[in-house]
Amino acid sequence: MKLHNTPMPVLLGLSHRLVVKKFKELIESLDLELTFDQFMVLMPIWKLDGISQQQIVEGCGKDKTSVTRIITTLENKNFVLRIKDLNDARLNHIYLTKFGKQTVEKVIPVMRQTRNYIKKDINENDYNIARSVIIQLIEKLDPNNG
Amino acid sequence: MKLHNTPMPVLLGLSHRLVVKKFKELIESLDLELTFDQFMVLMPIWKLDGISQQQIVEGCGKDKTSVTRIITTLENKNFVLRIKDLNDARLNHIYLTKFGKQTVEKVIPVMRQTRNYIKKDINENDYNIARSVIIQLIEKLDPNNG
DNA sequence: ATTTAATAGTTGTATATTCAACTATAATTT
DNA sequence: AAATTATAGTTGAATATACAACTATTAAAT
Repeated sequence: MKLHNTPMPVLLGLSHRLVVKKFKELIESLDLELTFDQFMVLMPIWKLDGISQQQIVEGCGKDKTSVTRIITTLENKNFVLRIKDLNDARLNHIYLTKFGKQTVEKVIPVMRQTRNYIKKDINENDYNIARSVIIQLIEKLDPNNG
Repeated sequence: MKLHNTPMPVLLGLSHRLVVKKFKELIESLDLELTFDQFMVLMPIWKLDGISQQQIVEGCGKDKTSVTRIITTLENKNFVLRIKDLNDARLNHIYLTKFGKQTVEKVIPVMRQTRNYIKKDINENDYNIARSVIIQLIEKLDPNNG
């Protein structure tokens, strides 16, 4: 595949797919019953226990529909608890179970390694420029970030 | 969402999703019965009529399973024909129908506009650096491109 | 105070993605 | 020539995504 002529949307899709695949391999090598997307949802919960689903949406870059469904999956797998807010009945609070916490904390060092592996061999300045360009794209295209 | 602290995989996923969404809006404003992903598969066929599925895989950055299924959808919608090679019975050749060709050619100028819209306001040199970094990521992570 | 608008989350439907296992065929090896 | 390996494509099952329509609740407006 001649990448240098490839349109940006294809490049973004391809790179995302490959990065996910790499993380996936590593997560699966740990023999946890966890997909990459499920982990992406667990992260914001791990950072802020009792977080709302809306906040998770903002933290993981997924659609609220996806978040709803992935949390249901995580609940069934006993990684998290979903508890209604007492004052505002619209809100759910999502808590990690002990098992969920243990699982996330097994994955985190591997994620860090992978990120270092990905960055290695790429000029740091260029890498940062790439990040900033992607952020500009996002801000331009997303009404909530623009 | 604080994007500057967001890990690269999340940024790639988010940007891809938003770019796709933008294209989608435009494609749908043309009132064609076509999704973005279907269009991504049509493009390599439009560029090389009679292309094989494997070549489409290389041209659109999707998995062969996805390509198989999207082509089936495109066949049902009468956009393409799937014809077995006479000499090598493993191969399919995919041809655009007249209707498929007309449809692609309605979308192409809109795609070009959108790409210009996305690039506008972003420093051209930075944009090219971002492209090259993403390509480096892909080459590093994909055994077939590395 | 009552209507209206906004927010949080869920559900249905259609589509797309991934993995693994599979069929069929062609090319290579010994 | 027969066995092995590689290639092209398909299928099943599980997961994820997108959109629209929906419920329920809270906040804002008149």
